[in-house]
Amino acid sequence: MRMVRQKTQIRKIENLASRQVTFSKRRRGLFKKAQELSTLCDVDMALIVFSATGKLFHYSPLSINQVLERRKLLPQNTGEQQSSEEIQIARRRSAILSKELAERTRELRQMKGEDLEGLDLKELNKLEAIIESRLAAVVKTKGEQMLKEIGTLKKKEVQLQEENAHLKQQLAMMERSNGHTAGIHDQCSHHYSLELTINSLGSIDTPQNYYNINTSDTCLKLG
Amino acid sequence: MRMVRQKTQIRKIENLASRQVTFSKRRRGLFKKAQELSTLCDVDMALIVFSATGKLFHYSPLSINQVLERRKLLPQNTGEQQSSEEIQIARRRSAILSKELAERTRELRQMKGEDLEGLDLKELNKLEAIIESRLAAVVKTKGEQMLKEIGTLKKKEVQLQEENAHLKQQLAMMERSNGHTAGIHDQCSHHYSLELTINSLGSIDTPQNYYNINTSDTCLKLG
DNA sequence: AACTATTTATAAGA
DNA sequence: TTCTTATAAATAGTT
Repeated sequence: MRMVRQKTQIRKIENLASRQVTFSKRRRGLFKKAQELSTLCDVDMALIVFSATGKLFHYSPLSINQVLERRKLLPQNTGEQQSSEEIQIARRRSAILSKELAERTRELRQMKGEDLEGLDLKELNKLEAIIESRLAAVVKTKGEQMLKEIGTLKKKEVQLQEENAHLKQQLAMMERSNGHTAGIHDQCSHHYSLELTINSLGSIDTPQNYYNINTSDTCLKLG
Repeated sequence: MRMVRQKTQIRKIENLASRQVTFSKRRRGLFKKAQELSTLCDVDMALIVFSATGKLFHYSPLSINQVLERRKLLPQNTGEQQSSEEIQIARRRSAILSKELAERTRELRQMKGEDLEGLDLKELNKLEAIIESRLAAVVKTKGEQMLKEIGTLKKKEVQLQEENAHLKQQLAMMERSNGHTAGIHDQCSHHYSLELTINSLGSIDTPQNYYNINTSDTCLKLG
């Protein structure tokens, strides 16, 4: 009683009994509508419905009327023969049409070789996604490794810088202490102006910089 | 406004305009109902409607051939009824085949002509190629830049290490000479103006790292 | 084509 | 199944 009828979802009714009931009801409604349309608008149509059990339901005012009309016009004595002939003609026509249809269908399949790729496209998309993710992972890993290496190198630079600073300090101290003992043996007197400018990732060292370093290095050589 | 709608009489609508309007409305309704029945009850069917102007409307969840095939398999009636039935079936089959043929022909035209899907696919392929090449270029360029950076840093490292080695050598020499000659022989007098400016590679160096480097500098201490 | 007053179809319950 | 009934859906007449 209190059943608030649901707004029907148009999808397969899973419950067999309900489906059968609905089929029965709606089938009748459909045929009624078909008949009404045929009558009201004076149009021909054909409606064929197969039940799940294989039972056939059909409505077709066109052929019946036509047949009846033709039968009236046909000679009575050759009725059976005429019918057979008509059947033969119709079948022949059907055969021709079927042949044409098969040809068109084959052509279409050939044409849609790309469309079959449409199905493959889904596979390709999946594949593409996988490859892309792998590529991304590779690129990311590669980048990370390179960044790591750059970081290590930078640390080494800092370390070497510190070492150099310490060494410089030591040399300065020794030079100072030696200054007291009269620089008799001045085998080497160097004035270094080592300027190292190491720029970050953003600005890459120019060849000039590299050359300067080499030049400085040469000057450092004691001999 | 006040239209009290009449209970429709199911007979041919004489007024052409009204009949056409009703045909349009009811045809849509009928096809909707047919589709709903097919979906809800999981049944196969075929619905064909011929308009007065000869236009053909068709709905069939199964392929036409399947429906017809089923129809063929149905037990035949006997005698006169059989003939009529057969003619009816053959004609309907012809009509359906004609419809299918028309559809296939139209499809073929689309496929051969400027079918949107075909063009879209090509366009997409072009676009994909462009994007891919751009991505590849970006990745390649990025990698090249990083490799270049790494190369530069390695060179700098070598330079610094060499520098370091030279400094160590000098210190060792000075220490030796100081030990032997009691600081009299000052073979080398160095004035270093070592200015190292290391701009961080992206501020990777942590204070900890920097401190550790300073600490590990102990091994350099001469005394 | 869009809008309603109605009719019609039908889901659920009996 | 069939009937009943509440409600959803279709649609005739009109704009």
